[in-house]
Amino acid sequence: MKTRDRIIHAALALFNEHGEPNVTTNHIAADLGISPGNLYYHFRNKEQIIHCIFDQYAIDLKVSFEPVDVAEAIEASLLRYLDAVFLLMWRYRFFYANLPDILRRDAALQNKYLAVQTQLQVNISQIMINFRDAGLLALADVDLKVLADTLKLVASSWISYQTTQVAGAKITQTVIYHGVQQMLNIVRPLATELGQQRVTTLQHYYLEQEQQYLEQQQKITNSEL
Amino acid sequence: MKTRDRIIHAALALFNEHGEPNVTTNHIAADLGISPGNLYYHFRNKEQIIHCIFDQYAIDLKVSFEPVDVAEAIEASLLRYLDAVFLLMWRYRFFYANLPDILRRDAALQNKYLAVQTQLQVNISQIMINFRDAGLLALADVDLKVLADTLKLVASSWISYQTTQVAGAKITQTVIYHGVQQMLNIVRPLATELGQQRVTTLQHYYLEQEQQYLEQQQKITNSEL
DNA sequence: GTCTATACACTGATAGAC
DNA sequence: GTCTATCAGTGTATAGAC
Repeated sequence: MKTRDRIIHAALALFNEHGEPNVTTNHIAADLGISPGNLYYHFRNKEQIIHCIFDQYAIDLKVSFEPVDVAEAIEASLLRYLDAVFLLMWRYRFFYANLPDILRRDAALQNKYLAVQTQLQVNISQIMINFRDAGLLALADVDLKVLADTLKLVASSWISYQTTQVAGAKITQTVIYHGVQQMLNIVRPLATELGQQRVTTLQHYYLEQEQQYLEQQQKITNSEL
Repeated sequence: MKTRDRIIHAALALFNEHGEPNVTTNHIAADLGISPGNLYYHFRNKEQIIHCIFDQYAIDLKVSFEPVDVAEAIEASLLRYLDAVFLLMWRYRFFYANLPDILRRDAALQNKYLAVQTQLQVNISQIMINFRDAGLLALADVDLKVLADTLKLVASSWISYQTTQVAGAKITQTVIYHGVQQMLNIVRPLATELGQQRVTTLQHYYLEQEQQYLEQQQKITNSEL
């Protein structure tokens, strides 16, 4: 792998592990066993590294939220949406953990972020509308918008919120699975009877996913003994 | 006012104005026209200042959320709760804007915060239960808990979330009023018909409050011309 | 209580040799 | 492309005079 890519890769891992504000360019260089000078040969500054990571995030997001195929089943689209939310939250968790800070420091990045978010808002609203048209939700337009906004807020804030609510607050996949469950919990009481069934099915699915993840972690722990 | 108190006061104002991470002890001292050394005579470090501000916050919170009088009308308790949420979010907005960061740096503060939050959680759940017992909400226990959690998350994350979603993102009372409206919007579709009426009444009330605030701002702007 | 001066640690960033 | 060396800037915190 090229040094430039290795830097991006290491930076993402370190940011996720220790939090972006705690990771300096010196740390990144040290982690890779290269000199700070070398890092600055490849990047003008730390912000530029974050920009590159964000660009990758934006691409991942775009791919995950490709316009919904009309033929695609409603549940499939919601599943795909939630899977994407989960994956992105996990892969770029440092970002979700420090969003306000990172964006405040960098107006250019904030603009990029807003553009991405606007598109996301459109997509999530469309999913809600499809959901209603399929008779799974029975909500007025206003309430549908409120729901979409709430879900977006929960998705955006979940990791950050969890770090404040739990003491040692290490971000694990379990934390994120609980976020997905919370989102489904919010939708459920607003759904029609049919919709509630579908939501419950999804919740069981994610409960299983979480279970599998935990068992896998257990195996790893055991094999280390 | 004693210098110590003046420091706390100035620090809170500067934190709210510029964001806690952007305000150094030097800034605080300069703002008061005292020397940095003098500031450090009164406080061991910046963290201690934040601790003092937090203690004040905790007291304000405790006062606002005194156990609900059984005789108190349901709407009155909700109104009191929302007014308190609004006032605290406004008075200590720097805290809501940077919670994860501030708590991560200071384990002692996080413990204080968790203790306060636990109590808050109990109170908000009780309000929900009262709300249901009065026939304003028709929700199962599980859904009631989800609702309480969601409202707490929205309240905690609102300011921080708004700073990411809007470009220049200055925190104004309007932003916070919108947060209160969003909370009520979340409750409304879950309420009984009677409950929806009450929620709508509250929403009108806060819309008026916001309007009054805006008119007042307008007056100030005009008088400056 | 308050000031001036300064030490200390650390980050981001650059210059110039190899 | 990569390294060593180093600088300027900044923020926290302390020492000692007044």
